[in-house]
Amino acid sequence: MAREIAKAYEPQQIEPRWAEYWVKEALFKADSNAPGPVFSIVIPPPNVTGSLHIGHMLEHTEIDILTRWHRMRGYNTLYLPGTDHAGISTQRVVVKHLMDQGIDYKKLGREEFEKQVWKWKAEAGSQITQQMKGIGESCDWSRERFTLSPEMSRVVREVFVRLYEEKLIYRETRLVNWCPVCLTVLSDLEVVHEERQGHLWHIKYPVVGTKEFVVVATTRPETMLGDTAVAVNPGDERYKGLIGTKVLLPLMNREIPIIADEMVDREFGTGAVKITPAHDPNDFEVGRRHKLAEIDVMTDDGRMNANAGAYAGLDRFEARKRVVEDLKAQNLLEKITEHTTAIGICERSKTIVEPRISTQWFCRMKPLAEPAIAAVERGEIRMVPDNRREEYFNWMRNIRDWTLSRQLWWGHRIPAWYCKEHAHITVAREAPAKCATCGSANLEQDPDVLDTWFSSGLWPFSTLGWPEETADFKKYYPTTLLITGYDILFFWVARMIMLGIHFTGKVPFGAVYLHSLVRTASGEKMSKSKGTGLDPVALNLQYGTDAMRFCLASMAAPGTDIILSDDRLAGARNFANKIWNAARFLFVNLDKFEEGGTKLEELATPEARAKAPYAVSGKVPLVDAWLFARLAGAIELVNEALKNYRFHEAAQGVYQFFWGDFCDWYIEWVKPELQNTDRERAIAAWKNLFAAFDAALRLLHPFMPFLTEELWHQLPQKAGAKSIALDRFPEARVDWKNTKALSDVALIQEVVTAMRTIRAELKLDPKKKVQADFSAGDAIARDLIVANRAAIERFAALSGLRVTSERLQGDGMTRSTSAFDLRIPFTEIVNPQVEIARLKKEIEGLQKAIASKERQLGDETFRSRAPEKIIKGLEATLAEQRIELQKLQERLRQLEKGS
RNA sequence: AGGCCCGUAGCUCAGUUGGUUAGAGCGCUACCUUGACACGGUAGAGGUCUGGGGUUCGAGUCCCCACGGGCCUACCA
Repeated sequence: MAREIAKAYEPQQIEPRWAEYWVKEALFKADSNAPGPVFSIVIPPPNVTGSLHIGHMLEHTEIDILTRWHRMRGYNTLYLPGTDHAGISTQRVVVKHLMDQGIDYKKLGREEFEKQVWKWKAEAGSQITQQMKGIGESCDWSRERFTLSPEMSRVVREVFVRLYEEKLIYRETRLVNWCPVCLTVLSDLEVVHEERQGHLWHIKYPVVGTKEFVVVATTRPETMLGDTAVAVNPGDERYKGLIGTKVLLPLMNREIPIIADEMVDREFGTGAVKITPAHDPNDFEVGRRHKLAEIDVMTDDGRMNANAGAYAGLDRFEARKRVVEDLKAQNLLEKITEHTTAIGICERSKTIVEPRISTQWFCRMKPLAEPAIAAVERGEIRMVPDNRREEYFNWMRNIRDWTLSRQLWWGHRIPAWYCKEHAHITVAREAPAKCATCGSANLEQDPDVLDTWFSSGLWPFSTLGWPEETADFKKYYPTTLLITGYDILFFWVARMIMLGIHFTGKVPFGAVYLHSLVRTASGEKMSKSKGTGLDPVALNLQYGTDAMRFCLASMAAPGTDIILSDDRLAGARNFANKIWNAARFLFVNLDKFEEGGTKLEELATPEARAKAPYAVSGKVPLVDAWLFARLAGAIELVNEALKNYRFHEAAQGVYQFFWGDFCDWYIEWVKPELQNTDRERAIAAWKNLFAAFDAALRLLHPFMPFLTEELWHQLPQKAGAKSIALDRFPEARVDWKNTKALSDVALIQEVVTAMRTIRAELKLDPKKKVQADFSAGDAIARDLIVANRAAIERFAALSGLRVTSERLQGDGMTRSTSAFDLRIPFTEIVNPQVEIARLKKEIEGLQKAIASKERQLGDETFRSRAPEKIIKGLEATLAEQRIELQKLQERLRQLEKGS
C-alpha cells in the first residue's frame, strides 16, 4: 500500500497533535528516584498574566534544546515550569481592568480586590502556560509552580523571618524612590535613568538683615517649598562670611540657615545649593548630618500638600510652573540655563520617580553579596558569556540595601505585626496572637507586600520543597543551569545567588547562560507598547514552531543580540521542508521497493538500525562509510557546541549534515542502489539509509521536536516506545569514524564539482551527456575514480569517463589540481580562446600565492621562529601549487600552439 | 563620571588559544520544472576585515589612539 505523504511540510497539521500528546502522556515527568546523572533547570517564571513574546520564545527554545539533549543522553532530567505573580504589573493590569468597568479598586477594599486578582489569574493566568504547552516545551507539568501559591508563601515567610532574626532585614525611615502613579516605593533597580534636556533655574534667596542675595541653582524649583537650608562649601571664599547666617526662603517666607558642607561642589552652578532633605537623596544626607527638618511638600500621588502653602493641591509639574512664574514676578529669578540631567523614570508607569521620605523594610545586602561574589570568582558558577562577570562583580561590590516593601495589595504580605499601643514589631511565620514585646493582643499586620523579586529570588529552591529536605530538593538542587536574559542579571540572577547560598549553603545553579535580546530590524528592543514586538505564536503558525526554534537557535551566538527577519525564518522553514521531503523520498521509493517483498519492518527495526553500517560482499560501500563518518563528526560537533551553549554552531552543524551531506550527496549517491536488481545490495543500501536517517532525526530532535517526532513514528520502534524525545541521542561511534572514507569521498566530490564547473563554463545543456577525461599520476587515486566511475558519471552527466595516467592532450576545457587533471572537449560556443584567458587568470593568481610563500619561507627569522607545523604546511602547499602552476603553463603552451 | 560591548560580503551575523588563498544563511547572477523537494538543483560573482599607529617572523584575531553605534552602573544640585 502506498504511503500518503504531503508534498510540502505542513507544520500546522502535525504540531497540535504532538503538543497535546506530550502533555497527555506526561512524557517529561521527572523521577527523583531514578538513577543517572542529573540535569535540572527551572524556568525563569514569566508573568502570570502575560503572554508569550519573542524573548520567551528564544529563552524557552534554548532551555528546551538543552533539556531535550540531556534527556536523550540519559540524564535524569527536570525542566520545572511555573509563573510569577508579578506584583506591580499584575496589579496595574487588574486595576485598569476594573476601571474599565467603572470600578474603583480602592473602594472595593483589599480583600475583595485580591479576590478579583485571583479571579483574573484563573482566567488569564493559564494563557502563557497553554502557549508553552502549544510550542511543545518538554516541561514536567506535574511540578508547575506559582510564586504566590500557599507553598511558596510559606517559604517566603520562613526566609523573611530568618533574615529578620539575623538582622539582615530591618525597617527604617529614609529617602526612597516613590512612583506617584504606581503609588509604591521602588527599589533602585526599578528606576531607569534617562538623559533629558532640562533647565537650571537660578533663584535669588535674600540674606536676612541685608540687601544681598545668595543665588542657588536648581533643576527642580518646586522642591524649594520644602527647603530647610542653603549649603555652601566650607572652603568657598565667596560665601565664607555667610555661613551661620540665614536667608529668607522666597514664596514661603521661612528663615533657613546657610550651612557648610563638603558635599557642595564649588564649580557647579553658583556654588550654593538649596537643601531639601525630604525630596533629594543628597540633601537628605546633608539634612541628617546637620539635623535639619525634613519637610515633605508632596502627596503620594505627586501633588503638593499643605506644607507647600499656597501651592497645596497643585500637581507637581503645575507647581513648578507656578513657582517659576511667581519668582519671576518677585524678581527673584536671576536666570534660566539649559541643563541635561539623568532623570529617574519608573520602569512600569514611565513617570518621573519622586524621591520621598518614607518608612520601609530593607534588606542589608553587603553580607549576602560577599559569598555570592566569591562563588562566581571561584568558578562555582560559570557565567556565559563570561564578560558579564565584570558587570556582576561591579554591581555586587557596590551593592546597596534593597527596599523590600511595596505599597501594593497583590503579593506576599510582609509577616510583620505592630501593636497599636507601642508600635512594637513582631515578625513571625504565622499570625501571632499577641505582641512579642508587650503582649498586647491589639495587633495589626503591615499592609505592604514584598518586592516580587524577593520571592523569585528563592525560586530554585522554593520550587523544590525547601526548607524540607524533600526527595526533589536532594536530587535536583543545586540546579544544573539557569538560562535567562542579561537584562535581569541584577534583578534576579544576583539575588538568587545571594539568597541561594545564604539559605541552602550551596549555589543555586552551576552555570548561568545569559541569552541575547531579540531586537527589531532597526535594532531596538522590541516593545509591546510601541507595537514593535513580533508575536511568536503568529509566526509559529506561519512558519512552524520547529522553524522558529531552529531559526532562533541558529542565530543565538552568545553575546550577540538577535535581529529576526522573515528571510531568516523562511530559511529555517525551508530546512524543515527539506527534511520532510527527504523522508518523503524514502517512503515513496520504499513503496516501490516493498513490492519485491522486503518490508520496512525488516529494513528499519531499531535492532537493524543499530547494526549499521551494513556491508555488501563483506565491505561497507564507500559512500555509506563516508556518511556514517560524517554523522559521527556532526554528532561530536553538536555535543561540543551545546556543551558550551553555542547554539548557532550546533544548529549549523545539523543543517550542514542533513542538507549538505545527507540530502545533497548521500541520497543522490545511493539512489540507484535502492532499486538495484541485486537484492542483497539494495537491502544493505536501504538499511544504511534508514539507520542514518533515524540517527539524523535524533540528532535534530532537540532543535525541531515536532517534525522529528512525526517522522520517528513512521519508522518501526521498540514495543511501547512512546517518543523520540525518550529515545537516545546518537553517539559518535568509534567504528563510524573513517578518515580514509572522508578523504576518498572528498576527492570524488572535488572531481564531480570540477566537472560541473567545466560544464558550466562550456555552457553545456545540463542534460547533454559528454565524454570526459581524468588523469592522475597516482594509481590509488585512479583506482578510486575507476571504482566510483558510475556515480561520477551520473553526478556530472558524463557519457563516459576515461581514466589515464598520461598527461591530457588535445582540445578542451580543463581543471587541474596537483593531484589530478580533468578535461571535457570544447563546444561550438566555447573555444580555446576562452580557456586560454581562463588559464592566464588562474596562472596569475597562483604565481602571486607562490611568490608570497617563497618570500616567507626564504625568510630566516620566520624559519627559526615559526612552529614546525606551520612551515611544513606552507612547504607542502607551495609544492602543490608549483606542480599546479607547471601544469597550467604547459596546458597554456599547448593551446597557444594549437590555435 | 566610571565600566563594558560592537564596527568582517548588498543584508544579518560566525570566525575557539594570533599561523597556510577569511566563512554561513539570506539576497544577487546564469542555467535547470530530472519521478523527495522551485520552501528545489547546479555553478558563480561579491569582503582585505571602520581609519591610523604599534607589538610580532606573522594580526580580522593582541596593545594604543581616533571615528561611528549600542549597553550597563552612578546622589552632581
